[in-house]
Amino acid sequence: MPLGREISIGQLAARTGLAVSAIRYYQAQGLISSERNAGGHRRFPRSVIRRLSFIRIAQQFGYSLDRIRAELASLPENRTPNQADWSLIAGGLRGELDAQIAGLMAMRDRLDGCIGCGCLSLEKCALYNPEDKAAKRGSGPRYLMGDSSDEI
Amino acid sequence: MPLGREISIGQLAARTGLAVSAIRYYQAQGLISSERNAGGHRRFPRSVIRRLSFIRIAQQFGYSLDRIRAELASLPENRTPNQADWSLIAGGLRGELDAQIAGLMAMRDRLDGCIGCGCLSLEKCALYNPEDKAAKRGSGPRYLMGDSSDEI
DNA sequence: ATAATTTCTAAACCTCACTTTAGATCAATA
DNA sequence: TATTGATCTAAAGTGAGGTTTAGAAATTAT
Repeated sequence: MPLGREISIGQLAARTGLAVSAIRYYQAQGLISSERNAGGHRRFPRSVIRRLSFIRIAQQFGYSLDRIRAELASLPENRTPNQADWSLIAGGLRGELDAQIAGLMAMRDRLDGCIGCGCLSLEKCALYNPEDKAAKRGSGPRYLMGDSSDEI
Repeated sequence: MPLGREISIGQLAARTGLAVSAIRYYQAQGLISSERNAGGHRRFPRSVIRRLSFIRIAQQFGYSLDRIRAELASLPENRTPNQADWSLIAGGLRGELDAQIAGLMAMRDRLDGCIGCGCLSLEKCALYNPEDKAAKRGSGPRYLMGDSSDEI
């Protein structure tokens, strides 16, 4: 009985909706692995479909590939996440999602407080100093200095 | 009475907490403008402080610079946003913030529904087909194909 | 057997929002 | 005046998450 139910990268792409280049990229990043056939072409076990599915879902929750790799690495090597694994990981997702929602709602409260104000003052406006960085993206420091001597 | 209350880029940086390089970048992107003195150095009117403040707040709400430029362009040329402007724009922000929150809450509902399931099936899992793309970032197509003939 | 398709690698390119670098010029201070 | 400090420009670099390109080799279809 041949174990040869492995699939090519093109088939994997068709099954997951990912681009072939993305799958190669994930492998280069260590998120998935594969065997090679005699000609050097990748042969993926079917379990990789589920791993890729997990990657896509985690990305929808805003996880970086680094973070996803870490989550996957917490599973026994080369195993696809089963239901127990998933429940555990999803519990963590759920907590972070709650935090994200809470952050956005706090931002909304601040915005409501400022909507009739319009001061946009560096010193007084509550919008400048949110503890939670809800929309943080991109690189580079975004610090805030408290230094000014006359009004705008 | 000299109009010479204009400030240098370094002073502007100190007043807003932005890096000098960021301010130059914003100008290159057409978000702000300036005069030049005899030696070719930038001289900013004070109103630019408020424009930059607006930029920082809008960024916290996840707006791209393109989008922010468009909002600022909707104001009379070279005018700094006043309170009426701000209320109008902030109303729009508020709507989008509501939508973001609603999206994340829907995601949480789906996650709750799936937390004990763990199927991660491309065909059946509700997590795969959210109408709202809450955590959409990065480039490239992420489409989903409905094509599979045997189970994972 | 031949043609068409897929896959391979490595490296370059892409967007976004900047920062860093290099070398030159301008302005403020001792 | 001499020197330090701020500013100038253009171009290249950063990081995330990939895509595109180019040329070669393998596989599949006719």
